[in-house]
Amino acid sequence: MRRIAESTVRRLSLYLSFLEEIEARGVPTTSSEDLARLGGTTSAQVRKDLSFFGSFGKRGLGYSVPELSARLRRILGLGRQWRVCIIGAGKIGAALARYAGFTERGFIVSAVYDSDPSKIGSRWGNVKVRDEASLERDIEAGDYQIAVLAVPADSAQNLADRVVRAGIKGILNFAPVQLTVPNDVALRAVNMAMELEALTFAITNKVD
Amino acid sequence: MRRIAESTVRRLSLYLSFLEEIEARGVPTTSSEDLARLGGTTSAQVRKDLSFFGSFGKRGLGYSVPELSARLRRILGLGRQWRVCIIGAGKIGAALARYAGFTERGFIVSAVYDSDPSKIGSRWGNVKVRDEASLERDIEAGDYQIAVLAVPADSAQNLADRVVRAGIKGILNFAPVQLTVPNDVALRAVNMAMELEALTFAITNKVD
DNA sequence: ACATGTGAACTGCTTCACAGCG
DNA sequence: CGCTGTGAAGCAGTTCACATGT
Repeated sequence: MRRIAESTVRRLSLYLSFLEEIEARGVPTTSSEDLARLGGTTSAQVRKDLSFFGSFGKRGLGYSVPELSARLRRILGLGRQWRVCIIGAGKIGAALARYAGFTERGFIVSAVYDSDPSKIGSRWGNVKVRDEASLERDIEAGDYQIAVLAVPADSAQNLADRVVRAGIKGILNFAPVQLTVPNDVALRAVNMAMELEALTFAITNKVD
Repeated sequence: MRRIAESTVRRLSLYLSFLEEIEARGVPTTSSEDLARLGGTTSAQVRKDLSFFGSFGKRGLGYSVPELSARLRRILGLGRQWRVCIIGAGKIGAALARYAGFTERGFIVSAVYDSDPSKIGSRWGNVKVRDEASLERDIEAGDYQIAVLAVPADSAQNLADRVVRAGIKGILNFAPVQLTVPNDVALRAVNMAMELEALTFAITNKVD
């Protein structure tokens, strides 16, 4: 497949969330204009984004909401269940383990890994805290395709290396460091410091 | 000031984190080449990014680490203290309230707001849980410049409207909805669903 | 008539390549 | 000589505008 821009993928996610919202309200069809308004973009942008993957609309009519949302789910890889583990049973790991958003989107979080013996073995709702030492074994057994890294900055690269070697397919990194992974492993990062600094930059250099 | 690309600001944050790291190790100078290697970009990109704000290096020598990091801190608006409140004392709000990363970067989190009477009045470390009803009063009194929204999707826009009316300067949104704010208010969003879907898209449409 | 799908034009970010200066 | 700083070139993402199909 032709290379798709990061920004396009993010907008597809957005469109999907709007579609799910209006689908729940029973609205049968929508248009590129509607989606653009909800997503703060233009109708041409919406049509261009979709056009990379096929033509899903009817000229003169718009898009079938259930059909388009199904297509987007498939495009985004949401047609299947994804098993996720969280690494690091600290504050962020704990919040993520209990975050309902994962399940709602079909992501199954069944375990958190930590090396602290006082945490190992406990249960947080449906999620159990397991020994970090068994991480490789569990990934190799196919228990997870995605790892969420919620560990301190100085151990993040080491853990990333370990899960990559064990065959993980994607990593979502919450540690405030730039990770290096082979480019057949998908990597995304959520960096609080970066977001806050983007805010303070914008506030400080107000243009409007 | 000329408009600066989002991507440039994010890279400046990255450069700063590298500079702080090597500054702590006592390295006196660095080069665009060094910063590029650490940040996964090119030396030309680094120089171009910096050039929007002045010329901080010495030809033939590179950059003074303490000087460049000080300049970047100033550019990013980190030369002052920022007061931050967290809105929503749920799982995410709790994790954020305890997150050390804020303080390390000079962000002062002194309160979490919630409307649940059973939570109001309690203390989490240095952070107290306050009544959401007093949010406007406190913002108007100048207690916070930045609000972090950690509330359910369906109340996020309403709370954003309230803090904007009270005069907040920036919002970091963790709720999975697209917020609308006047464009003199800085807005950033962290959307877990979007990050996960970017991962599953990449895994599903593996190109390499 | 109406909204999609898409080449073409445009805008803006990135990369190149070299002049400038320590 | 080495590395920065920067116009110019190249490339990627967005917007335009209209032909196309219902």
